[in-house]
Amino acid sequence: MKTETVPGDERPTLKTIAFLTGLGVTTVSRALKNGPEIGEETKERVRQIAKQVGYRPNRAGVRLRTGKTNVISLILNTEEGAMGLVSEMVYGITEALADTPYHLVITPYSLSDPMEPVRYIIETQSADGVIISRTEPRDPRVSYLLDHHMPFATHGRTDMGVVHPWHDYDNESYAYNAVKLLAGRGRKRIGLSGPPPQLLYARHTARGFERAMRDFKLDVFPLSTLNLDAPADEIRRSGREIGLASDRPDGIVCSSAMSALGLVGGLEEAGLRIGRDIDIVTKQSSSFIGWYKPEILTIREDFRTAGRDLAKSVLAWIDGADPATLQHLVGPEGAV
Amino acid sequence: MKTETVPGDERPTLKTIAFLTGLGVTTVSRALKNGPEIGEETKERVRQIAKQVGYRPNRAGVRLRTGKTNVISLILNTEEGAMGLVSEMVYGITEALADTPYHLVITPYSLSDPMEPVRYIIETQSADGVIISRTEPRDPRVSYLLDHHMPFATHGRTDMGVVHPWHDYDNESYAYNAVKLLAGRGRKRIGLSGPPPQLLYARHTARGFERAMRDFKLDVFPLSTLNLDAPADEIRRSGREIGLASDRPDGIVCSSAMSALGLVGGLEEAGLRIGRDIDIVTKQSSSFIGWYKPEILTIREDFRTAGRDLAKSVLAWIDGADPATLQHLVGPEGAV
DNA sequence: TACGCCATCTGTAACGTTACAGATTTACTG
DNA sequence: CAGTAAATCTGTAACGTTACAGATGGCGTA
Repeated sequence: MKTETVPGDERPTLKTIAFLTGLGVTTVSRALKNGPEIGEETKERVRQIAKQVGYRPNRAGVRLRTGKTNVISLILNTEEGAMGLVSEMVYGITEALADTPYHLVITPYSLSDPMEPVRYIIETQSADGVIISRTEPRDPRVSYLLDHHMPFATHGRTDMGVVHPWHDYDNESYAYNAVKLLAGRGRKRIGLSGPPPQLLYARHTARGFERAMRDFKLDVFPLSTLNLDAPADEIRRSGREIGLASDRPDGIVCSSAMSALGLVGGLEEAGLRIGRDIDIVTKQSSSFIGWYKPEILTIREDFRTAGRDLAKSVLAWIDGADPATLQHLVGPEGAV
Repeated sequence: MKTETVPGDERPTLKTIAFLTGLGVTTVSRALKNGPEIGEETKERVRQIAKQVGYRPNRAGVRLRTGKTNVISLILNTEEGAMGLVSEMVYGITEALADTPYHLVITPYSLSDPMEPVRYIIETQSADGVIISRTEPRDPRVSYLLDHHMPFATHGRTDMGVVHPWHDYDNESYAYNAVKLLAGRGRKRIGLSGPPPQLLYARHTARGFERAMRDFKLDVFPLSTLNLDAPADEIRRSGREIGLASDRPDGIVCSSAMSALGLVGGLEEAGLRIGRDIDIVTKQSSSFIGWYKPEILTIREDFRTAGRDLAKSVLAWIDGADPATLQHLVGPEGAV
């Protein structure tokens, strides 16, 4: 015996509510999205019943009919060993999506074909918005997404004369503050271990560093070949050499916790004591550096906020906001 | 002018292929899933055209019709500061899903309501399979998913007399090998800084530790109050105290890189030199410990493999495999 | 009274897919 | 040569939703 017209304990649909209220399916649909042509009284009744039966719109139905996926794609390179950075960003994104109908889908790619995921997303129309994590100064993914009118936001700025939402850590301000911190502790001779020079924020970092060095009238210890993408043992070796040099610095500004750890290892090997003979400042996203060596000075970089911010920007763009208004430069909130 | 029957440059559907081949839509559908009632020649022709026009099945269509979502949900607690662990697992999962139609969706939850995501997934039928990351010995999510016949896999075993796929690091073997490593370096008096005692793998770790201590006839240095969930500064302070104790150990086995770093910080503060006065062994998932202090001994724990493994198990269960065969205990592959 | 207009509601069709129940052709059996 | 089975193909309907083009009724106006 099949009860044809009386819905049982299956997942409720618009039909279920239509049946229970005696209204048409269309009316229920319009009522739930608060359409103007439905009576206020009816709307209320529909909402009541909908809540009662625990109605949740069927994503596949909506997506098939409207093309809206309610998906935000985070594009990740799975080859980089990005440590806590990625999880913090993911957490931030999920926070921003929490009270929305959006789901977060992780879309991986390998360095051999960085365009693959964006192409896939455009071709299969599998997302309403995209977040790009390792943005290049001239990023072909950015042009591609722009060409195909897909809302997105990038972590890090681009340098291609094109407008789009982004979130960037204010590395100029970081470097300035880092130097200032060292100056405040009486340090005179400072080195900078920055990002690889081809990345855009290497320029920002250098600018902040140089400005502060002038402002505080300090000596630059040249350290140019050393960037945070160098192999671990090389960084460590550099640290050792620096520590043994006759004109060694008494302060170093690092652009990543990894390179700071490597340097510290080398410096200690050379017999220096951090905090006494030399001070190291670095960015800190998770809290592990503090766990290990409170002597290392840190300035906060918050990837969770970055994620939240990026997600919000994408949603805003989807909702029609002007992308030019969705660009955020977030500085260090202060030394920790 | 609308060209009604001649599909243009829109995304190709089954209809497009049907039009191009002169076949019926149904036939094309059956042909592409290699159904038995379609001629070999026809199948080949359909496949040709499908590839030519770049056909990709519409997920919403499939999902609406069949209920298959092609989604695997990873359930993550966004409150824990899980460092590299999470990203590595995510990467592993995406590797396993790479050549499948499955997408990875991140579903967050807060400690205030751990059941929320699984309830949501069941109620909205929004995934074909689930991966649970921080498994409790008696995990209500496990029972719930079992009750609702949702395939899943857990990272870490449960202790509730119930069969399901899981992946677990062999902490007993880890602890045994860690002690063995210390014994091989001539260490005599060893302490264990394990996981919080209520977690299941604390028991495994302790078992391996004790067995090895007996086998190699070593002295246990009691360190029981110290577990890896203790606050950072407490761990560090303990390290200092341990270093200053008259009966101090000459070896410590740690269950996490975090606690190892904290301990090392404290021990060095107390004037000890790692690798000379005392040896520390810890698990290592990412490579950052090696970057900082090669003196710390490490045994590998591979979260990427864990993720790959978990995803594969879920897919296998979805495809009808016996969950009892999808349980993997993965040991350390050797000291690094 | 007739007309039109507004407010409110309804049915049909379509998004792309697949299950199902045929339809057609071919080949083989008796 | 009829009859049937096998092989191959097809159309219809449905999944849950929403856009669109009506339908219905009440009410004010001419």
